[in-house]
Amino acid sequence: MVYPGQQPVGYADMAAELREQIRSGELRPGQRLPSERDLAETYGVSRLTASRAVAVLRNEGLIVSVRGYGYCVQTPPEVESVAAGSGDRVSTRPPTPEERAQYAVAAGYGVLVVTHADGLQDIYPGDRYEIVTEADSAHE
Amino acid sequence: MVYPGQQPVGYADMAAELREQIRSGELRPGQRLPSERDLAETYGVSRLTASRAVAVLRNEGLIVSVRGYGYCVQTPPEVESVAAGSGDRVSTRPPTPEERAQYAVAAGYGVLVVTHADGLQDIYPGDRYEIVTEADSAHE
DNA sequence: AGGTATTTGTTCGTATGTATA
DNA sequence: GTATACATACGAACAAATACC
Repeated sequence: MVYPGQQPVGYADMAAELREQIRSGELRPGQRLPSERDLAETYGVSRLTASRAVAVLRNEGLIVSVRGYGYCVQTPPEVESVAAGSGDRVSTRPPTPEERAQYAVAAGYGVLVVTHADGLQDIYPGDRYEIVTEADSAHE
Repeated sequence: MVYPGQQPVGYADMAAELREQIRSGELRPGQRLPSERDLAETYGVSRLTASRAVAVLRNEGLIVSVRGYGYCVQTPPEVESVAAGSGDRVSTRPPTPEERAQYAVAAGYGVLVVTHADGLQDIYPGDRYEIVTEADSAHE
């Protein structure tokens, strides 16, 4: 039973509030977040719960964490464009751990998979690339 | 082979082993996983650690969880194709919680964003859609 | 160079709630 | 109604990385 008027604050609620603060610009890119310990005290929860809340935002790619330092709001990277020819198919999927390490895909982001007519595939990190459809298929 | 008790097994190691079992086909789509309690006992860790391990795979979209039932390997859905015209740009990003609920995007997957020349954007769930580049831009 | 404090990362044990079988 | 199983949460402890002095 949930008591109306008083709010059971869970990690999901904490994540939602912090997410809104980032979306609204109250927390700006590069800005540091309070420590897990401070967040826990502010929201009246345990540190583990606060840790789970920020872990959600990290998995969404909104913030980054550095052990021994803390959390800060992710700064959106520059986007590179890659041309795709007529008939190419573009899809996305979560990266394998190997791909995440190889392409340094940001947390929460998938990879862009471009499948050509011959079946060959090109993989691009989804956080830094976009696919532009071109009339002529010029990919070497 | 599992070697319980030999070396410290963390949730990441557990997730890696289960991931490999899914990738190799040892665990097939639709197949049920052992319960968290059984996994914890098998690997010699606490239930919370086993829970975190399967949570990783769930976030990657490899398995799904049903409260009161358990975990089973995700069956890949049918993929629909959407045409994109010349000059359209295709990118991906993690879904907002609203988009995840609205489009029912599978865990771990992002959304496909098709930006047209006029700046308007179309959003597609990345787990069930692919973008096919066409010579003519015919989107209603 | 070294030492201490801070902060995140991980794990354990335990408890309660909720949904399914 | 009972048993099973996932979801959330707390406290405690230690490790690892960073920052500061």
